[in-house]
Amino acid sequence: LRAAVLTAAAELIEQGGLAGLSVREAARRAGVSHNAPYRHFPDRDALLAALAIEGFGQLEKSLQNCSGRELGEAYVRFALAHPQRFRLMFMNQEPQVRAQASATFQNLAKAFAGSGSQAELAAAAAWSLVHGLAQLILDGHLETREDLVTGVLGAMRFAVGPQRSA
Amino acid sequence: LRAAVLTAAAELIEQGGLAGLSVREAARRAGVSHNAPYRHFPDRDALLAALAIEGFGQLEKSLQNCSGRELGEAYVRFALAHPQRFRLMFMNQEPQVRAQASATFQNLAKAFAGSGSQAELAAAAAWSLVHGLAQLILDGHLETREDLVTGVLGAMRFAVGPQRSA
DNA sequence: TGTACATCAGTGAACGCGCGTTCACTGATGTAC
DNA sequence: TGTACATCAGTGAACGCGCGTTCACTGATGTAC
Repeated sequence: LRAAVLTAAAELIEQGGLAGLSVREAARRAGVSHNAPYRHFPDRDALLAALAIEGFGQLEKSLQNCSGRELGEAYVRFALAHPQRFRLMFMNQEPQVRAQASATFQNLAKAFAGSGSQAELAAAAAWSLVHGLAQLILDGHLETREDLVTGVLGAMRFAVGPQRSA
Repeated sequence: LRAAVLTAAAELIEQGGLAGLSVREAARRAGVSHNAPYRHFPDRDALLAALAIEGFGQLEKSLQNCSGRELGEAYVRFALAHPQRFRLMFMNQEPQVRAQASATFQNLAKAFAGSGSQAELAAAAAWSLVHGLAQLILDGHLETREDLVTGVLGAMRFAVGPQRSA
């Protein structure tokens, strides 16, 4: 049932954003009484946190086996596939969620090993570029054009010293 | 009174985010009856849109007389000064607000005139970098360190061909 | 095998809440003649 | 100068709503002896 509620919540948030996600509606969609969810989540915030954490899990999975620009493409693809969830993941301030975000960043950073002492900067710049591109596209400020994405991501080069594979 | 309500709403959104902004509370803070605001804004959404539009006005003003990396610094500074408003500005989907966002982008892009046929890409990449950096910092995923900001923004170089001034 | 008990997921009624919005209104200000 | 009327910002009562959360409960499952 926990899984059913999470799934329902994930649908809800994509349809109506954060404000559109209520415990009651999630319960309804899971075909269960309006407070069955409280058996599995202490309160609404816990449900949100669970959703965010699950999201980071999925994102990390998407980033596995990618390197260089592919990493950026996978990141953007994930954001576009789950726009509201993506927003939630980064807005949520629960310590557990923050930790997940940080782990994902480490992951991303590892792929940009180059640049010696500048490694931290390079990683931060790469993350900023990719994250900003994702946000701007999913808020509708940049077009969802394949060539634009790859073009912009091409700029990731600047940050990468000696690149690993592809 | 319109101005008083807008000011109150701006305070509210910074304190409690989008969900914390209610017409009633804004009215309360403006020292006025709970539906006086309806004299000036048809509904809550209109109030939000006005807030976003005002925000873009302020952002554009902050960007005036900046070029190159200063532009990025001013952008980030604005986001950090008004985090919730910044979020609102880019999430809001009202056509008028979108148009303002687009105008701001044009502004930003003009400063990166270089790169010939790649100008569009360069501008998009610069915007992505700056926007992502702002978002990550204000969501608490990157530290608010002066040197980190300037370092990351240094990467804007990659996009800029022949730079105009500073 | 049977009986007694604990656990625990899920139920349904009920609570109080702040919200957005509508309504009929008041009172001040401006304008026509 | 005075009178009649329109405009319009702001008021206060009232509406219906869905929400989060609490409560006492039921019924199924598992465990001890």
